[in-house]
Amino acid sequence: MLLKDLQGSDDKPIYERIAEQVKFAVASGVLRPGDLVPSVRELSKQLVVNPNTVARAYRELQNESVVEPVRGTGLVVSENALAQCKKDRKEIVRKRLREAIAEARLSRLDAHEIEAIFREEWSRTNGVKLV
Amino acid sequence: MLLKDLQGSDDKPIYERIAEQVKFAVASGVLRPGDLVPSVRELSKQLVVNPNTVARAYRELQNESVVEPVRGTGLVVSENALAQCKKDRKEIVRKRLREAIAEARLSRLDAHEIEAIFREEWSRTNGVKLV
Amino acid sequence: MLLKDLQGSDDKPIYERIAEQVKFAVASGVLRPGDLVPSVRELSKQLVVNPNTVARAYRELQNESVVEPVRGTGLVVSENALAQCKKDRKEIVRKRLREAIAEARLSRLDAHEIEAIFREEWSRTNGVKLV
Amino acid sequence: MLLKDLQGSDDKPIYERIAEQVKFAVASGVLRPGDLVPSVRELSKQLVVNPNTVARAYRELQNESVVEPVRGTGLVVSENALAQCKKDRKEIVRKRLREAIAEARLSRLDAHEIEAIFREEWSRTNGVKLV
DNA sequence: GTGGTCTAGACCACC
DNA sequence: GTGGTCTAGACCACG
Repeated sequence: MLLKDLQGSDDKPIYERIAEQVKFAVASGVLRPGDLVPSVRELSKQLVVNPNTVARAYRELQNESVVEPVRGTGLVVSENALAQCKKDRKEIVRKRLREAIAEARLSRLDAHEIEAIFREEWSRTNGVKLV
Repeated sequence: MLLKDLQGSDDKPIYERIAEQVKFAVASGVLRPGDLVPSVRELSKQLVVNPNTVARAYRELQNESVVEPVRGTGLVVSENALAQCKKDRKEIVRKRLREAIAEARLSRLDAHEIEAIFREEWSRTNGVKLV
Repeated sequence: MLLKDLQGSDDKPIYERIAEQVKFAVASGVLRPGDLVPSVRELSKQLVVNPNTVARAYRELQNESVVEPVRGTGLVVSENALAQCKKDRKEIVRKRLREAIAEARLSRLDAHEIEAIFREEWSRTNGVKLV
Repeated sequence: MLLKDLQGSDDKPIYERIAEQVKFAVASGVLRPGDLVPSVRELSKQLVVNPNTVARAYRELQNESVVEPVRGTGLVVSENALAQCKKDRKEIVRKRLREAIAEARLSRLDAHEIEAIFREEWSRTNGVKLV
């Protein structure tokens, strides 16, 4: 089973979550360049969604050049997908941090306060302290 | 003019952005407990939006007890609104940081990497270095 | 009636032809930045296609930043769409010519021969001679 | 090895590209009337494609009377194939030019503009100037 | 078997 | 009213 179940934050559409999971699988090496991704029909059965929804996710991945079609065979992970997906993930982290910082600025929190919150949340998911 | 124009990230609905701006005005002291907020009609003219949209924003604010109706007068900022709005803003920062950290964990970024990104983004909006 | 009927070269999918027609309307000034494009439902009736098909065309146009959504109102032609659509059309001509030239090269046609064909075809659609 | 690898524009089906390559080989004299074309099995091995695909390409070639079956022998290039393939290639060039010109007309480009683009693209593939 | 396109009809949030 | 998402099921070309 390549991809996890589709749960969690329901604010994002299903097709986007599917696309993200595939990109995640690429970034983490589970799917490698040249690999065939599960067929639309197969994945739609696994995830219990309509094939069209999977197809739409795959279309997005094609637009982003993460996968490319091989006629009559299926979709394969493209060569540059690994580098791109890794970079994408780092960008997501950066974007989220930027949003957090923007909010902090607006709220007139100073460096100490936000740092304190950051440490709290960091250790909340990991016993280790941030030096 | 109490509230700024409605621009920026268009991903959030207008009524939410209006509600946020009101809460922000309370948090920052521009609106104080007991103050009358602008009428639906007036605000809808100022912001050039449909009155329904302002009405919905105010409905949300009532649900969160930020404002309360006073018969024959209008909506006034409630007593406990200041404390709550301040707390809310801090919570938003915390939430954003939590999301960023969750992403970082998934992406196998370690403390050093995420801290580096954090410092970068922090100083990007402010010459001051984070100790 | 903004857009023509959907006929002619049947090799391209309907949704692409719709998107192209909109881009053409922008390039030729029929639709101008800020204009509202026909609603999905309305256009689908005009063209006698399924609303989903129109929606897909519009989604493509959003990806290319030709139109952008205005919440609860519809899709409007974006500011930079005019310049971009014009440039696009010129690029299409260039691409077609490049293909023709590549074919000519492969077929060992020399400059004179291809120029002759070019003149023929040009005057076939316009009495005027190419100097 | 008679035919080149199957690469380049992936928008055309494989069987069509095979058929084109055969026709090109005929037009350029590599294959001459009376010559035996490679067997389906052999060619499918060479090109690493499904034998069905080669078979389909050959079927198309038979429909166009480029090759014809000889009992117990295989497919041979037919007598009139050379003339026809040469003519075909010229027609392709003409068709591409016609498309380019049609696009140019729609885009309101005048003779000078399209000629300029033509010259540009022509010299891009060959230092020689078009008189 | 594969993906791609299209239709039909439903439901949602937003304005 | 608007677009966006999703489901269901059909047909096609390709290999």
